[in-house]
Amino acid sequence: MPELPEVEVTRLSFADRIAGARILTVRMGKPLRWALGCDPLELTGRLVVQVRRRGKYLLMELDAGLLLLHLGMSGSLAFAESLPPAGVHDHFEMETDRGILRLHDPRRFGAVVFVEDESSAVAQKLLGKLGMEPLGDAFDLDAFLAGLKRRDSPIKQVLLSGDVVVGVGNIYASEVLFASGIRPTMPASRITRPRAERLWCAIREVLARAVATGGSTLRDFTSAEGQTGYFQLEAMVYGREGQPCRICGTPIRQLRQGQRSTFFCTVCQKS
DNA sequence: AAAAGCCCCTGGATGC
DNA sequence: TGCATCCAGGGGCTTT
Repeated sequence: MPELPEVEVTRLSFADRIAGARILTVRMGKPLRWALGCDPLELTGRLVVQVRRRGKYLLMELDAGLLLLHLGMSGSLAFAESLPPAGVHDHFEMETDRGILRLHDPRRFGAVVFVEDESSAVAQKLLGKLGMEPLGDAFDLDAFLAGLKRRDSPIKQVLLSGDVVVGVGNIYASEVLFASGIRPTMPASRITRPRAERLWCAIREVLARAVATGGSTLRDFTSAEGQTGYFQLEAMVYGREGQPCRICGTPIRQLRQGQRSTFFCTVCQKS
């Protein structure tokens, strides 16, 4: 479900409220992608210092240790003083003196993993090879160009892989390629500098705008305050196969790349 | 080193 | 109504 904007919207919706909270109890439901990595009882009494984000991971910094949270395809977080009784798809729940944090994740591709610190082997396995953050100053244009130059696979899949730039998932990959007029099948190494620069801008702008409008809600995304997003109302190509391009009217085409759907306009995205 | 496939899992939509 | 099939916002792991 969630790409970078949804993860960031989630973070913004509860980070300030949970900072300073003391953990009272932790309950695990059915297994997530990985085991927690510690006895839930060991977390009792620890303090939440802050919640950061790296790619699509949330990093909940404790006074001792770090919880890595990932929402997978179908995960969402809720944080409130009280919540309805936990359902069958609520697989992680952390009660604090400021409220209850709950992960709802039907498909269980998500994860909650405890590590001692960010440099631990487990943390490095998950975070170590992530690409540049697209928002803020860390997203260097020359480094982005260099990253594309050394990859021969289609640009759509390079964006999705997350090792050049993080956070661009399946919806936004199609959207940013449309915004910059690039064919999704174009080998990354063959993208000209001016087009790559347009792509770099589009990634920043589209993701920032999606964060500002509360993320996408294709199916069931809500922030930890329960708000749905509005971005899907303005998708230019994603999920619009056969419908007219909003710019030129040509029917939007769909194809499969690496078992994922891609949407594009044959006229607006010629190279 | 890079690229391509395979999975993990559940639920909703569609078709017969 | 029931059942089979396909698809879904991710990404680590194994194999080429």
